[in-house]
Amino acid sequence: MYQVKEVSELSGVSVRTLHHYDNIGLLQPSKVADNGYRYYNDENLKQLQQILFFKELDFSLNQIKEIMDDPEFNQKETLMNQRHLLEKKKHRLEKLINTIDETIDSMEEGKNMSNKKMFESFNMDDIKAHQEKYAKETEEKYGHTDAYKQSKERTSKYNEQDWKTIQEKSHSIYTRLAGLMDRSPREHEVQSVIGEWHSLIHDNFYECPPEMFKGLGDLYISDERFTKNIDQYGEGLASFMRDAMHIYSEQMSK
Amino acid sequence: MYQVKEVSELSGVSVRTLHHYDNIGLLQPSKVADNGYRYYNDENLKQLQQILFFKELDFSLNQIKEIMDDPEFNQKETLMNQRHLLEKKKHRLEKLINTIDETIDSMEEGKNMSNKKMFESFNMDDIKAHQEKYAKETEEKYGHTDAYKQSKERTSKYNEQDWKTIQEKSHSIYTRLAGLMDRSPREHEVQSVIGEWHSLIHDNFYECPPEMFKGLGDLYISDERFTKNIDQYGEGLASFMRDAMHIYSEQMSK
DNA sequence: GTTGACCCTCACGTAATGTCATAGTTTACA
DNA sequence: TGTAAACTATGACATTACGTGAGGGTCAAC
Repeated sequence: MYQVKEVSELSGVSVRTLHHYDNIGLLQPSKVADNGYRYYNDENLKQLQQILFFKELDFSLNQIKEIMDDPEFNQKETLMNQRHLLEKKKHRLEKLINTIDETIDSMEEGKNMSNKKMFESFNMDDIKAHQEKYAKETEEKYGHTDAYKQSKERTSKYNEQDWKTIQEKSHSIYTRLAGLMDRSPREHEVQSVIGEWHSLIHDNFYECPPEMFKGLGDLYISDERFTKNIDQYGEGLASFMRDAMHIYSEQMSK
Repeated sequence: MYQVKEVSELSGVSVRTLHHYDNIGLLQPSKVADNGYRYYNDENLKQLQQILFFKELDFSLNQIKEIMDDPEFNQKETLMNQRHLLEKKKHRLEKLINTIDETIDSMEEGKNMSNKKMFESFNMDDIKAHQEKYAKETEEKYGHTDAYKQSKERTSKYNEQDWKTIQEKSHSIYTRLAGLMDRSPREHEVQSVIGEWHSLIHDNFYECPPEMFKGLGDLYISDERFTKNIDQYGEGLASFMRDAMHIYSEQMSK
């Protein structure tokens, strides 16, 4: 039997915290005396250890409660989810580290970093790359000799401001899509953003019929370079976009 | 000049957050129009980037404010430090992910182990099986809805080491009982080991009142699976144990 | 001139405690 | 037996970093 302060000292959590855990039903002392004193036993200590373990993994108290109330069914799934979240966090960190490196590099070269590079580490280059790559591929396949030429003609006229605008737009699209990844790619909200994406390409680069748009989607996973860049907005975004673009193309063709 | 939403999309922070940073004086827009609209410039974006770095490193907004207000603040050096801290944080995350993986692994091992009908682990199995079977049966009979849940809750928390310990203990008990089969089940020496058996179940699985303990004994001969497993320690042990457990329960109830 | 997509300011809500204030309890010791 | 030290309790407001939503202006476009 331990009093609050003993438990507090044994475990390192504050008395207030123990009160709190009691109140929310997360960790209730094995006995409460008539005077209201809380008394904890060894079982309670083990539970507290568990709680602290999950806390270390960034679970919220609510989640922990659910896990401990229903251990058998949800624990594994919850752990997998948590793992996923931590992975995401890790990727964000890696991105940040990269950006810092780039910042330092550019400081050493005396270059100013452009805004785009500050918040994301890729620019229009990959859209350009896509044009080139895809245009060349489709040239043979569909005889669309024009797409590449068309896009080159158009993009060559763009100034920095134009690029910036386009870039901002696409950034916005990627970001919003990343936020929609828990939905079905078929959902209207997703399809609407994909529509924006299609318009952006259509308006700024080349005429992009359904077939071609679908092919672009495929490229997002068949070409690692695209996948990597797109997934910086959220792991799995490339694949999500491909699915959504496929669906969009089908709708368009009808 | 960027409006709040643009900055929000570029940086990934919410508009509300930008408002907040403005209010606390952490990031004030370079211009505020007559209509109250906030307008940010490139300098602001850089500041925001810095803020986000420090946030990633778990600094409080107050601390960040102090750092950025400090004229001594050396950009490059700070960035190097930040990089370093980020690496550390990344390692911490990797460790957490590992811990989760290990936990999941051990959960899966536990499952596999219980699927294996190996001699070593059989006793865990029959205890578990008994819990399930008996708990369900007694649920209606005695209203003991808790036993099953209780044991599940408890056993789900056991790690490999715990299981091993329990296994070793029960192995010892079975072996000693097998050696006592030439005595009367009523004898003190036998009853004492049966007492250990009861404690083991009581301590590690669920509260086990006499009635229930007696039921467990019955199961040892009514369910062939149990009989077979137990009799591996010595032919007739199952029946011997049942007798001894009956006697033990009667003694307990007095 | 009316959408629609922005923008603003309150102001209350949330999570996981911290931090009093006020007061009852237990224990040790003079 | 009295009192002080060291516990205990509840209650309630404070804190951090925003989220959320109400209620209402602003602006460009069709």
